[in-house]
Amino acid sequence: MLKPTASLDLSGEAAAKGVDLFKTLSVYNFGFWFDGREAKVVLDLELPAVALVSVDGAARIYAPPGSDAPKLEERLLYSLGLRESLESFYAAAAADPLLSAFAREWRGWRLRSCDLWWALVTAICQQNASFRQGWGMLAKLISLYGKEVKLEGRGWVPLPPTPREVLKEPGKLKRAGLGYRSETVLRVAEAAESGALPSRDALAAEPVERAEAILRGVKGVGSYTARLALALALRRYELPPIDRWVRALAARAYGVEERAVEAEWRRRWGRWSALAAVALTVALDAAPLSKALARLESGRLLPEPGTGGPAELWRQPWAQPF
DNA sequence: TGCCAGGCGGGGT
DNA sequence: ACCCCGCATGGC
Repeated sequence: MLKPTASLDLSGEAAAKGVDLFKTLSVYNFGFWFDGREAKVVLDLELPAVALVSVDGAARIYAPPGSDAPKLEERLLYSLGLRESLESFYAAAAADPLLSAFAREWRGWRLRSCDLWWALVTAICQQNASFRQGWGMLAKLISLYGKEVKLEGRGWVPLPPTPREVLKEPGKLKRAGLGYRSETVLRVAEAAESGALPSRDALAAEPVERAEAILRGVKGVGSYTARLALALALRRYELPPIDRWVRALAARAYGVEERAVEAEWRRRWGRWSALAAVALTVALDAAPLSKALARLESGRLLPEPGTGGPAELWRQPWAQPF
C-alpha cells in the first residue's frame, strides 16, 4: 500500500502557463485512470508511485516510505507538461491549415508523458491498427496482467506490467490481442531488462537522431514507433512519426506529394513536429482515414462529442475493463 | 465475408 | 530510392 508523501497545488503553475488540466488529463486517458474530475498519474512503475491529480489542480503523491518526494514532484510536473512552454508551437499552429482551430480552442492542452517502456508498448500497439484496436489492446493488456496498487484511503489503481512481469508471462500479450506485435514487445522487454535499452535519462542525453537509431535497434521498432516513443517519454518532438494517416492528410492539406510529406512537415513544424502529429489525431478524433479526409474537406478540424476519439477515450466502455 | 487499419522487415528492382 | 508482400488480430 502506498501512503501520501506529498501534497501540492498545481493551479498556480497551470494558470501561469495557460494549461488546461481537464484537457491535459482527459486526452488519451483510460476510464480507470480518469473519471472526469480526477486522474491517477503513474509516476514510477517500479517503485511504484502514483499521483492523484484533480482538474482543479489539487495533487497528492503516493509512494513507498522513504521515497524521494521532491524528485517525484518534479516528475509529476514534467509528465503534465508544466515544465514546457508551447507558445511557439501554438503560434505556428494558429497559422496552419490543419491545426488553426485546434490552436484556438485547445491551447491549454499538454501531452502527458509516461516512461520509456510504456511509451514503446503504446506505440507498438498502434502499428498497423486502428485507433480503437490499438487502445483496446493496451486496455486489455493492463487488465490481463492485473497489476494494481492500493493508495491509502483511496482504493486500488491499475498499473501497466513492468518488463519483468511481461517476460514472466509472455503468453498474455497474444491473449490481449497484440498478435505479431507481441514479439516486438517481448524484444523491448528483454532489452529493458538486460540493460541493452538505455534509461530515459541516458537516451535524453543523445542527439535525437541517435536516440531514434538506438530504439530502432530493436527488431520491430521502426521510425514511427521510435519517434512516437520519443515524444511520449522524452518530450522530444523534432522527428515526426509519419504514418499513412498523417501522410495522406498532410499531402491533401499542404498540397504536396505523399513522398514529400515528411520534409514538408518538418519544414513547417520544426522542433514541434511530433507534437503536431499527435495534436492532429486529437483534432480529428483519430477517425479512420476516409472519415478523417472527409472531416478535412468540410473543415471540421476540432474534436467532436460522441466520436469516441482521444479526447473521449476515458468515456469509452471498451477501454474500461476494470 | 473479405478487407482494411496511425507499421515493419525482408525481399525484389 | 523506390516497390511489394506477408504478418495476427479485431471491427465492420
